[in-house]
Amino acid sequence: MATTCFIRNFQRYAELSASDIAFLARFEEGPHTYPANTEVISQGLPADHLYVISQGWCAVKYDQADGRRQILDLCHGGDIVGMREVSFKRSINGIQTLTDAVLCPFPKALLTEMFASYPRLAGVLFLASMRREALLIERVVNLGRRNAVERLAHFVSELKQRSDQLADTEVATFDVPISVPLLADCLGLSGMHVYRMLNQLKRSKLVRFDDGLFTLLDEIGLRRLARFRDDYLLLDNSWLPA
Amino acid sequence: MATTCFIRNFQRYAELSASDIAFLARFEEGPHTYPANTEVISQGLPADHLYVISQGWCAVKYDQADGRRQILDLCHGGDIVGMREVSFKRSINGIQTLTDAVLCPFPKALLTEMFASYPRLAGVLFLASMRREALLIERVVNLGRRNAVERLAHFVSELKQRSDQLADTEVATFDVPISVPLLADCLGLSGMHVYRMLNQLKRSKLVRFDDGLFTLLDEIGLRRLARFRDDYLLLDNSWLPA
DNA sequence: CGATGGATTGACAATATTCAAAGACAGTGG
DNA sequence: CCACTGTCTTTGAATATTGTCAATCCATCG
Repeated sequence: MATTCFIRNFQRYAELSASDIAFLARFEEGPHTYPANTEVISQGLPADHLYVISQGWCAVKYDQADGRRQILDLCHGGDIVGMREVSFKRSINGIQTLTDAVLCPFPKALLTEMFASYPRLAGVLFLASMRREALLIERVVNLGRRNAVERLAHFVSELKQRSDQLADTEVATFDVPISVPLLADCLGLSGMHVYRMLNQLKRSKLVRFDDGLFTLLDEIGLRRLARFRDDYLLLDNSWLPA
Repeated sequence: MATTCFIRNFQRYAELSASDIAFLARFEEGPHTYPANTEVISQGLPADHLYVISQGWCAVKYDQADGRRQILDLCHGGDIVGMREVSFKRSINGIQTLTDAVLCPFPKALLTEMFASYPRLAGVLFLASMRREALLIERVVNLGRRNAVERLAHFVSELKQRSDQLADTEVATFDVPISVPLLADCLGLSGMHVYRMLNQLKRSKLVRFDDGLFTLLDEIGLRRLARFRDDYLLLDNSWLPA
């Protein structure tokens, strides 16, 4: 049995027993390929499956009736998407692929089994959702209490951090399959204004963004501008059951 | 053993067995009184206790180094606070009382026991955290994609909904122990602008706010302005273990 | 009793959005 | 293969929204 990036993702939270890992493997049976820009879960409709992302990127989004939209999260290899959605009778947000992607659907019943028989895994799932909450909080602060440049700088810093984590190395350049209008929907800004802010960051020699590729010119400066802290995500797993 | 509002809160998510309920009672041993405006958990410091709120109100907040601040949540009787905080080595946000309050501290170890021996309760805790996430998402959309009046109208609608839920009745008037500057920190706006918006809502005969008391003049109109939906919080508990 | 912090309002300044216009580019259907 | 369509990119100018500053009043708290 190969160690997938999904399993490695879980292992980042805590050490797992062989039987825990064997159970996790059941989440990735039945991979399925989706083309880019496919809606996987539709806002407002019931969702009865969750998905492990094996390859590719997805966006979690919230659409308002008047067309305004907010991107809530970008997800990629190893992430579970749909956790929030299946907890409600109707999905409170939609999910779509950003690139061609391989997703592994699995039923809610696996969660039942996990809570009943794998308490340590259930705890890890809980920790993971606390982490997700922490990122959402960062998003709330970003939108509520930072201006446009700071927001953009902070968002790019977050993306950089995730890219490092995924690659296990530090590279000054990284891809995110996103367009400027989409970036604007992440940041709660208009597309036009994001162009201006990108320009400003380029002129101040902090970051460049060209067609899905970010190039960091001055990471320290960027983080200072964004007031970015990377120390805050140290999870405490000491309380997990054995 | 009296049924506290904390236990009733849990029972809203799913039917519980007698032994589940007996276990929950252990969370409320050791009540402790705090005066208004006491910091219960400090941002950046380790927190090793969680708290059940027995009486009073608390605010969950995020302070930036430059003094800007964002209120993330308002909590009251029956809520657990500190769940996110104890999951990290250092608290990612602070918690303070807004009124005189009675809180019951309990150690993380109770969570360990819950996950190990009360899988159904663990599942309910998980559902509760999904609900909290859903509210955070609403907050993100509010900040990212709604203008000042809409934000305020939406926030007031949320508060009204919670007040109804707590009181189990519908009243056009309800208290929230909050000042305008604090309201501003909830909404990501300046205090001055909140005054303007409150005035606007009063002139359009939708809501009034005087010294901690909201009076709804036209709830339908307010919700329409806010694009408020109350149908989205129907949790699905069918997957919980027995 | 003075000091502090909230409430309130207006004028002015900064910030972000909308509108407009034009080129590039990818996908579609003929 | 090509014209057509829509979306993305880019920029400037006009407009709207929101924040800052300043001043006054008021209540509360030592």
